[in-house]
Amino acid sequence: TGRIATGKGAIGTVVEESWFGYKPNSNPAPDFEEAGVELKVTPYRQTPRGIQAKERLVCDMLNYDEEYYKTFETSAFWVKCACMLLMSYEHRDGVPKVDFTIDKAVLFQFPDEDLEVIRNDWKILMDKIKAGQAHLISEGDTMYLAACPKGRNSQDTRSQPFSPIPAMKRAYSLKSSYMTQILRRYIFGDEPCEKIIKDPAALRTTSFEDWFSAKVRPYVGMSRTELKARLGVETNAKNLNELLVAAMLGVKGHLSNTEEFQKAGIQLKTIAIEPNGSIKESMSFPVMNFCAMMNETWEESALYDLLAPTKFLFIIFQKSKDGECYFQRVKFWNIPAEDLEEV
DNA sequence: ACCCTCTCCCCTTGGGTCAG
DNA sequence: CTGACCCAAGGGGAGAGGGT
Repeated sequence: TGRIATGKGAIGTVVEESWFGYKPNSNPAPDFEEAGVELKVTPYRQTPRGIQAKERLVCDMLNYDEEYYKTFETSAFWVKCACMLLMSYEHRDGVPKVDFTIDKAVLFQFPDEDLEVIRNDWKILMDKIKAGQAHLISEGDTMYLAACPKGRNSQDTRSQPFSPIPAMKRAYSLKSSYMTQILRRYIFGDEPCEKIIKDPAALRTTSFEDWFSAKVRPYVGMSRTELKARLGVETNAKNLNELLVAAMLGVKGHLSNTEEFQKAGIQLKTIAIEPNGSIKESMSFPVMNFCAMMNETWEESALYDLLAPTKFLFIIFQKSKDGECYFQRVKFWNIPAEDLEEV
């Protein structure tokens, strides 16, 4: 494996050739210890919308008692997965596994802009452990790097350092939405999506969500008419509110199509509040719950039971009596994991 | 032409299973 | 124990179909 460390370009070819035509499952997994390369095999699907990762990529077990005092650089995740040899194959329904062949093998290292997000994700996980909330961790907490369940069942738990409550066994994993982006961009070389954050260094001192909020803050309280003039938006499309926020960030296309939203799988919802405080647009959830959420008391609301742990971005406009619409705020939100004992 | 509703299907989540 | 694979439930979006 000495050669692995040197000839970067050749590795893919060498490994690809030696692996091509073999069953993904039947070979012992080599660990290129000396070169610091982790071998990962990951399936994808061809869908009408392009290549899609079939599963999240599980990296390494998350030991709550051992990880929290480390730095990102010494964490089990980074030590093992800083550099991965990603081998992918197409999964086709109904085709026996034996017939799947590895069609791509790429030595993958995280791009800087992704790394800043992942670093933040890692910190979010560690902060939860330090707060004695390892049992409340959910995949919705983070953007790219998540802690996915990894046990026989939810009763398969392990200890955590700052709480006597046992927490579900979990492993570091890269979300499937993020894997899809990796496959499309770095493995198959599709055109990249538009990025919201052009300068990776911007996230060194702040989180994506805080950066986003700060970027949008100067426009709070402005009317749609004023925003359209100021931002050069000329449409009256139904999704005007979304387009306005996109313009605030300097995004030309749809917010939901940007790299960050795609990779993190963030759901975008615009909300228009009527002059009387009610919400007109029909949503998947009852209106009353939105009102509760607006008052910041949503933590006790019944929404807990209803929503999957997905991250949301709410774009909130307030209508006034004269028919004008004012930008009020944006809010990132996701459901923290339920404490099972409360159910 | 537009809207509403209903259904179907795809996708993600949160697991489970199994072999080495 | 770990890595790879499998699966059910449920939400949400797309599209069909009907009403105005």
